[in-house]
Amino acid sequence: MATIQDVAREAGVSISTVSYALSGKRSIKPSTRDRVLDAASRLGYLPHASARMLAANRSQIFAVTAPLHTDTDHSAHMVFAMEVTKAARTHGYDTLLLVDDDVSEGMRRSAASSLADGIVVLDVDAHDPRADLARSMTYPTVFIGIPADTTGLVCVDLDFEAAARLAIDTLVSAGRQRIGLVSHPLETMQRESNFPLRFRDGFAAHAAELGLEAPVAYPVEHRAHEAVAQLLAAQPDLDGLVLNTSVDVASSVTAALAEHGRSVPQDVAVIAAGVTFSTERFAVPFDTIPLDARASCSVAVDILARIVDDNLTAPETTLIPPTYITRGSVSPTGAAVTTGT
Amino acid sequence: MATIQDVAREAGVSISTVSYALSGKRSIKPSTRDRVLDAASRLGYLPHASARMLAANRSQIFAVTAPLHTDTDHSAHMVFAMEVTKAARTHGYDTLLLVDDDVSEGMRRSAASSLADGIVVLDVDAHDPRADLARSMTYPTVFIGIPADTTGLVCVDLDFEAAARLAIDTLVSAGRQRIGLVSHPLETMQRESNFPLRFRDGFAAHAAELGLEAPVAYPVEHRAHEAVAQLLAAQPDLDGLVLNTSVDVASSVTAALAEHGRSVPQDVAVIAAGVTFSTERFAVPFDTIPLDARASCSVAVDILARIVDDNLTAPETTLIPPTYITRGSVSPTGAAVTTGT
DNA sequence: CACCGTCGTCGAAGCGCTTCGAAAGTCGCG
DNA sequence: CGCGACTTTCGAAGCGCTTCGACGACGGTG
Repeated sequence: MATIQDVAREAGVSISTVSYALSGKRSIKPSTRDRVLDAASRLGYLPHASARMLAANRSQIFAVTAPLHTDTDHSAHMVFAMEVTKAARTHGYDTLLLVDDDVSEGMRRSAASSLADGIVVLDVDAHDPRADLARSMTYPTVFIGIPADTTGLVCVDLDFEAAARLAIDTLVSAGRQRIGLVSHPLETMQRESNFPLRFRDGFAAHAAELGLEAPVAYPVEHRAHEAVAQLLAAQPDLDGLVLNTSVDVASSVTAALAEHGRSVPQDVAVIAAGVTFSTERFAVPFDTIPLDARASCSVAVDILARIVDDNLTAPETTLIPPTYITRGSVSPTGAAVTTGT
Repeated sequence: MATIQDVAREAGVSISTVSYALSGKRSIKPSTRDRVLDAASRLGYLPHASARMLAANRSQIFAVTAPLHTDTDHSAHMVFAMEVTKAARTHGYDTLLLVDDDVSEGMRRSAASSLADGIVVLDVDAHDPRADLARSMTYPTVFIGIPADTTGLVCVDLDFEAAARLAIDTLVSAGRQRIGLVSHPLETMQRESNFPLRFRDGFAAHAAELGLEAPVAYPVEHRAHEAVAQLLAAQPDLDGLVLNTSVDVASSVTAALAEHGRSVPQDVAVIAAGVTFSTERFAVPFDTIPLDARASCSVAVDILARIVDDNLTAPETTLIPPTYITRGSVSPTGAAVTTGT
């Protein structure tokens, strides 16, 4: 591999001139700069990563901690990891993947050894141990997801409360007042994975505000059948259904409703809210308030890059406003996208 | 952060003694070593990653290239990336995630800048551009998956041909001679994603060897219905079914068969082969010849670590023998695991 | 004409570690 | 008692880069 030495020799200048010509941190006569650039590309020069890291005290690497719980949706997980990686690249950073039991130890290790310049935390639980860890480390860290105690942390996430409100308001505007929620399995709720809780609580709160009785069902083993039956038992005239649940459950909701003689959207209007999957290929494509991985990740990484590069401090919590995608499961119209608050 | 200097001072020895005490590359008097180890842990010392990289000319990082195609199974993808990461950790390596358009450029970049010590290539197509790239780079690289031309490459994968044979032989032993295959969508086959092709070809070849007529169906839009109908049209007495397909299709095969009045395993015995998902939660759990991500990744990473650490050369292709898991969809018995060839 | 500010470039220090060669100390044997 | 062989530790070079301070050349000003 060519070193900066080789480039300097080839261009007939000193090492420092090459460095400045390439980094642009001092002005270099245009003609010299061109000679250097030429030489560099002729030699296929790329700075040695570790040498640069050592001298600049920057690794240009972000660590991503992504634990795998048994009830983790791997597919959503991957999308988030990918989106973080892509966003990081636009800022000149690569991403290191930290998994599993490696997660807390990995966070500590990559910080203590200056392996990473910052950390992105995915799949955050309400009482995530990584929250305390981040507080104690004072290392640039951004959470995608919101733990119970956000003191001293920087968090980014979809505004699930607003998403729940938007879902309810949309149904109400469509004349649906008897609304139910299919949530996540109790297993997930008990782990206090943060967003299912926030969505459900936001849902319950807004329903109460509007004076609506709004039952909630927690599916078992990813089956929609019993969940739908429960809701119908609690609310026999059910005419609006909000889904904040797994793809398995959502995809069989239409069938489950059909078993009870209800069709979508005529009898029951359905909105999938705060979900990562697409409903496009469903038998009846559902209106969606997506949990947009790209948006969250790009905002989170922007913030992290700003903290590291410009060492600014960031606001504690950034909520991303929900977006509404119409696919005809509330009122049968063409697809459209609008933004809520 | 504490440096090796601090540890040396604290332990009252020289820097090099600390280095040797920690690395074990030269013998150090036990009492001194203990003093050093004490000092290090007292100071919470962890070597500065970039300094170590620069001096040792090793980054202890593997790059993982994982492109996302539109028909990519994100879930399987994630599992592979995670398993590579876990396996890498057991060898003291971290993993850098390379995605998307970044993939070829990322491979080149992480090699040319010595960012990574080696590269793991995931989701390999038959005519994957990364194969040529790897050949031209002469950088330690292992493919998980097998491209059409493996000359000069190191590849690891499940032995799909053997898996297909094992599936057929198992069905035949169970007295099923009228066998069909549900494969992947034509979209995937046309991209020449390597393993669906290898499985199908292995299936067809072994069926021909046994003198069996064995139709193949390619599902559309992840629906089992038409695929099953096609097979029944081609083979009205279908009594054995091999699934090398997506989880969406596989999970609705039982229902699709039921529509034609066939039950599993009484009328049709079913084996899911070369798949990453678990069939445990299916209505009828299928016998499985799994594409074991952990096995492939761990073998691949072992090889890569051996190439990098001990600079050995590796055999071109390592095929992982298939494993058979009984769940009662061929003959109704308890679960069991056996190994084929 | 002496002086000063600017521009463009260079030399050298230093980032924190690994590793080579050698020094100092210890022991046993002739 | 002296010498070689071994053990244990140290010093210093060097990995490839960034960055600070400084120097020479140049042109404008008093």
